[in-house]
Amino acid sequence: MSNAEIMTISEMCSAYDVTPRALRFYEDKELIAPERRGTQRLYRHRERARLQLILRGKRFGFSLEDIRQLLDMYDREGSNVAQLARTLTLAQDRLAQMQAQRAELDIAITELQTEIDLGSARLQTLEEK
Amino acid sequence: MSNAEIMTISEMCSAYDVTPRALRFYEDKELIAPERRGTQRLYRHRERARLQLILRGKRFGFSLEDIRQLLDMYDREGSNVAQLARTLTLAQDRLAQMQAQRAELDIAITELQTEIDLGSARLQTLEEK
DNA sequence: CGTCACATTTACGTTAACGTAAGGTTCTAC
DNA sequence: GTAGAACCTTACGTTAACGTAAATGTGACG
Repeated sequence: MSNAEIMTISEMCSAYDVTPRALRFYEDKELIAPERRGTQRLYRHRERARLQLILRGKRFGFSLEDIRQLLDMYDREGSNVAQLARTLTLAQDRLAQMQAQRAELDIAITELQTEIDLGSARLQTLEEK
Repeated sequence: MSNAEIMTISEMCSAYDVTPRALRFYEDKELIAPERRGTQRLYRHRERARLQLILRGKRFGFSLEDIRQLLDMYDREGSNVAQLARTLTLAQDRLAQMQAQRAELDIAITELQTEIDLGSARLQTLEEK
């Protein structure tokens, strides 16, 4: 089952609709770090949560490098003060970006909706020859 | 001035913060089609509007190919009925995507905000050694 | 007339994010 | 014990979206 505590790579793939290559690639880029049972990768809750953030970030047009830095926010290992402070300002920048993106998205949505309305009206008149 | 009816490539570049290479690239991919005065490119309102849509689309993570298809919506040349109908369903798909993206973006924003709050609280306690 | 800024085309180079193929291990099933 | 499924590593290939370099053209200016 996909809600098992510990998942294999193929279970991950079907659960999140990604390829094994992608998962290994993310690992290589240090966005995730699954445990090993021998040579086999094992994914627990932490890695799954991270993967979701990765996939979401991608949908918003963030690069993997952007995402990698953000991911540290979601780990409690605040390490030292300086590190935490840096991560915080970085996260605030991202937040501002996302808020701006949201505002723009709203505009784009209403614009596109308008165009669609115009288009379908035009289609109407064209169809009644 | 940047609000002149007709703009050169370098005016476009500083106005929209893109490189000439990018503009020529978009033209090559048929996302824009500036007129020519001799060999020189001239950009009017239509191309500027298109460029804005291109840049916006990119910020939302759409590919240039995605954007190219969408752009046809914003041109009144509906050509024939079949073409217009196809473009319309395509636009509706995009609209659905963008609405979904907006919902997800809202969630991501509040989540990130929460993490930031937690992080800065933690930073507080760490700083008062 | 020369030269300078700005434009052009052509073409090879680069980066991110994987895809894909080759060859090898490990576990279970018969 | 061997066949198959699922996993692994290594490494070269691919696509999108430009960057960058080279060679050339063109208009205005002193």
